[in-house]
Amino acid sequence: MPRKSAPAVSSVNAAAVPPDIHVPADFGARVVDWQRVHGRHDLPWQNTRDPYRIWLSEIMLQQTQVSAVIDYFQRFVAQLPTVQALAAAPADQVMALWAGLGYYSRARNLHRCAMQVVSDHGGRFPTDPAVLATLPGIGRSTAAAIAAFSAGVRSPILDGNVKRVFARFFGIHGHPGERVIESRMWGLAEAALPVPGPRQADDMVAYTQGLMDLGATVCSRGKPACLADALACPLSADCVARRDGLTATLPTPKPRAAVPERSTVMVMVRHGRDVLLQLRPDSGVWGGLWSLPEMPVATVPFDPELAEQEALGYARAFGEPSRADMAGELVHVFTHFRLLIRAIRVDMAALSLREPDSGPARRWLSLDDLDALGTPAPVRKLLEMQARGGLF
DNA sequence: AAACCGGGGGT
DNA sequence: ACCCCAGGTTT
Repeated sequence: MPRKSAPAVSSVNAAAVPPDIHVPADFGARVVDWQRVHGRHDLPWQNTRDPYRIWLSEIMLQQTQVSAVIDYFQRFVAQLPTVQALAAAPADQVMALWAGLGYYSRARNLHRCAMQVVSDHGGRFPTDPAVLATLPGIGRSTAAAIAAFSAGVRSPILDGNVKRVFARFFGIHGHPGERVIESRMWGLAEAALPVPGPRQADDMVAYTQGLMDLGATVCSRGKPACLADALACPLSADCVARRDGLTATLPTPKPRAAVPERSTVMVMVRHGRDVLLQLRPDSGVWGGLWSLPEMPVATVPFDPELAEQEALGYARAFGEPSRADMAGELVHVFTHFRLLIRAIRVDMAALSLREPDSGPARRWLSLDDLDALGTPAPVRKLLEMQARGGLF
């Protein structure tokens, strides 16, 4: 008896399941069985094979939780019960029905999609996920959901809930938004589908809904139900995150955007115990505080010699400098960037009678009287170090 | 205030 | 083909 050949794996996006990841043969069956007992069965878009209602609910659910969608869904299908009615409706009516749901570009796509289904597909939704995904507002995951619910097509979904379930169950580290992680998950999603059987269509409905329900109600972001009761989840027995205590760390959160690093060169013009400060503009960082003068110096690559020369040049506006030396470096961390401060100390042999009267307000401050002025924390630190006479 | 989210759109 | 955004809500 010739065996049926294995179903062709779609070559596009076919990510092999890494050899170290094992997909239990009964993964799908466990989800299916769990859904039939513990999943949701009475949502207004369930218990139908009407692709119009299924599609509409999937689009609404892309952005809003079930509880908020229900009323909108009911109103929408009451007024526009078919894809033909929607396609023929004026945009104003569609937007009015959507008003309050947010993400209005999706409402516009919804309308366009309806018109396209009517004009290009004879008013009947395709059942092939690849074809569905060509329609406006329908991506790969939504296409699979529509195909599964409306026609029992065996095709994997991968929404945020499923990504969380997979990251935890298979112990996948790395942010799911990353290309490699996401494509690995699509591979797993394919591999984890229920094995084809006599009840494939029904199984796919239960499986697809089951993954959604599991992610939404049991394998939640904050407190997965398995922590209190392992039996709450049909996957808990061999869930990697549960086994290793990683439910709090998986899925890996989006990496904090690398804080940009800026650098600046500050000059400490010293005359005896006095140091020259200047007033910062009211707006911007450290607005209205007295700070050290900063020099517009090329800092990449940083050349200490050059910076010292420039510091000397700067100081000549105030008298006769005797020497300039690197005094140290200091990193100050803001919320939105790191500032590398390089400080150059310039000692004045003599001050000129008249200082420049243009530029920001300036004054001398004694290192023994640092409390007299408000200075930015890192500048204060630099000054305190000077006061103690030390380097850094 | 920061993460999250499926798809679209820009490069 | 890849990266990033828009536009909301949730934590």
